[in-house]
Amino acid sequence: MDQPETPEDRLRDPVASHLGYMLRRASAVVMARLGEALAEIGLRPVEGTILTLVGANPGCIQSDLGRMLGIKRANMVPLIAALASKGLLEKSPVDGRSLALSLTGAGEAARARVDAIMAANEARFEGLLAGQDGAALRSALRSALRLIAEAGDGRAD
Amino acid sequence: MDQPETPEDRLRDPVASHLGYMLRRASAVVMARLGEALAEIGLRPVEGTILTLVGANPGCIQSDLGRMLGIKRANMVPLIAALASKGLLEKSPVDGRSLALSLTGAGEAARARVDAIMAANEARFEGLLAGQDGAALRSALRSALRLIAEAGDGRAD
DNA sequence: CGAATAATGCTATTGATCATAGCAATCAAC
DNA sequence: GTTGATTGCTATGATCAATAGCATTATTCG
Repeated sequence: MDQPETPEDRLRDPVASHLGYMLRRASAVVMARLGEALAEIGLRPVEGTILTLVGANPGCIQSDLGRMLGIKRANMVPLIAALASKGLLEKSPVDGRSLALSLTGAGEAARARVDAIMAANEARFEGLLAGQDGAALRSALRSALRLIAEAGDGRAD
Repeated sequence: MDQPETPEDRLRDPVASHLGYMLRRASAVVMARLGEALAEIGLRPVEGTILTLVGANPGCIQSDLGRMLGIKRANMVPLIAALASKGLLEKSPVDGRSLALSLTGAGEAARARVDAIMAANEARFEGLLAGQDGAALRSALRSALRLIAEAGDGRAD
């Protein structure tokens, strides 16, 4: 073969087996691929997630979305504004302060494409793994996140 | 109990079971905890990783480190400079252009503390999981990253 | 009812992270 | 020796998340 010999071959990497490091790298790769795919319809991963979330919870308010996604109120503003200015989201006042979010027709169409792209991305990476590893990864991550949540990552706004 | 009812109880989250999303969240939590712990000795996660890496590969050059960590050459400069100005790293020219990196005495002491902190962080999260889940998560992540690497995330500088 | 408290959306600002472009010096190869 | 690649570096811009603070409105409670 005579490959070009990357530094990874030559150097020792003691952190390569660390959980945090592996999570970070894997997350980066998967999110990068998702970003590329979503860029073709002019959306970023966060925006795709918001569309999906609003579609599943019509009438929700952006503070709730922020709490679910771990995004601060202040940072939700431009996100929602961008989606609204694209004609994908609608805000209708429910309170004097809260705005109920819902998808427009175009937003619903976009959400459908987002779901397809996300499903394809999932399938792509789950296909890379042996069926057993994919299931193991998914279930281990699920219980990890559940336990972490219970152990209180309680960060308020 | 009568808990405060978070949005997570009230709203549906269709992306919660997505691999990319779970990876991202888990990574964020683990890295945040690591960041808090390392902040107590005045280091950030990247800096701790670099110390560990240089300790395991004395004489390596920063371009190699950058390639291993997925950090661009231009962004390695201030990282290495900061560690050097703290007296933790030493640069000695090996080439006319390359600088061999090694730990100073203080750097070696810092590396030991970093290793202890990282190990404690690992243990903390692996302890949260049932022994089986922890091992499953680790091995699934390992093979996932290996396969992803083979499938070519080949990004040059 | 009226006052204190909390929640919501928003602005403005900062800092951290990352990417791009380009440059001078040096090494390696032909 | 000339060409091409590598290394460290500067400068700059884009993106993203965190903080502080504000005006408006809900809610709670005396």
